[in-house]
Amino acid sequence: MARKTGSHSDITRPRIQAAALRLFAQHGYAAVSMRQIAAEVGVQAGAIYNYVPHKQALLFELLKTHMEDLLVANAEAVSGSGPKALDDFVRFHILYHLERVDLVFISYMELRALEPDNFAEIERLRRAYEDRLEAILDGMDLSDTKLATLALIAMLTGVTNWFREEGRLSPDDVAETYVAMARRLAGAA
Amino acid sequence: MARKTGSHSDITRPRIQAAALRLFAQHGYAAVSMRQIAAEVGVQAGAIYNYVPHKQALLFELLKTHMEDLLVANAEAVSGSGPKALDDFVRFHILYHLERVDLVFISYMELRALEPDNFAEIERLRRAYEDRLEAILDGMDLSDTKLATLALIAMLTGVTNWFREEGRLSPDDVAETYVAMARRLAGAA
DNA sequence: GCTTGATTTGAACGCTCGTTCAGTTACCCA
DNA sequence: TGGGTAACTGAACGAGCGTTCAAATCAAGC
Repeated sequence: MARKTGSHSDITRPRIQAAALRLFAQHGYAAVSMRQIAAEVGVQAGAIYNYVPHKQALLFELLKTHMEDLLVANAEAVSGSGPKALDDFVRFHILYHLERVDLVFISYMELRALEPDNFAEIERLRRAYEDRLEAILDGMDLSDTKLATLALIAMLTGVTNWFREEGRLSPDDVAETYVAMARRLAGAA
Repeated sequence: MARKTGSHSDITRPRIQAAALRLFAQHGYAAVSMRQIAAEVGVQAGAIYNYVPHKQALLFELLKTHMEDLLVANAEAVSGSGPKALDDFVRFHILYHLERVDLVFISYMELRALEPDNFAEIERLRRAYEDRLEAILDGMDLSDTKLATLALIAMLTGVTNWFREEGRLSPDDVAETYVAMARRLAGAA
């Protein structure tokens, strides 16, 4: 019988993931050692291998879960098409990403650290997300929907690079300013 | 007397920089070894230390030179303010960056691999570049010039992430589409 | 052709890496 | 209370890391 209550695995596993996420975001996948992650959890390096087959899986699991969660949350928050849907998408993207800056960071930074199969899987999910925005823009007056999609995604995601909690603007302030800019960019002002 | 013509240093130094640039962009600074760089140049690892004091300097020199060149080129290509200057800035940024995708990539990716002093220096240069765009936008009708600056820079730089030489659009095509989007975003359509 | 000094080699330094595994510990269940 | 097993330790593996340096090599100037 597996131990239930009090089992350390219920505690250690998420702590390993959290430590890996934090350290990967701060130093980069290649620059972080299994021993560093273990030290942050308060455990020896070998213990990590009770939960993850290898370092690469640690990164892949973080990215895969993130992209899947992102797609689900987006589907809940944004529906339909037209200007209203665009507003919703912009707000959703900025607020969701600002709550997960570390995940966003490694999702864009560490793709090259993924082995080909893992990379392809994450790319597939990223494309699916982009397609959701493209579908919204499709109904609007744009000369090149695909380019507008890519331009908007880059512009929105860029927020996570400079936003500071202590800054002059709240996440909601930023979101509303970006909603206005996105509308104009999409010719829906 | 130092050897002049035929001196290997004239050849080896730029080759080391080129190899470092390519490999850093492809695998990331931390994931690339001095031996890999040396192998690409066709030399032993020790030889690199005739030209660079340590690995960190290799990265820093690439980034510093890139940012300085960028500022000089931008000053030549873009002047004045108002909508015309914005058009010029957008065209310049996209076309200049598309010719240097590897440099752009590591300039945004490997900042965290820099030691604090080096990081501060690169940040200073990056700010100076942003300030040039902000000055242009300042004269225009925008509710938040700073945010528009950051949004535009992210949107423009994002092009280097998806642009493919074999794609349906030429760099000029992309630049013109982005000029139109930037105008609308800035309320200058 | 010899000398000189720039350039490169190749081996070595101490260290850290990802991963494995026999052995120990700690807790649940009967 | 004792047996069983999940969880973890701690040491070890071979490999590769950044960097150093004496020795070898090479080309230019006399």
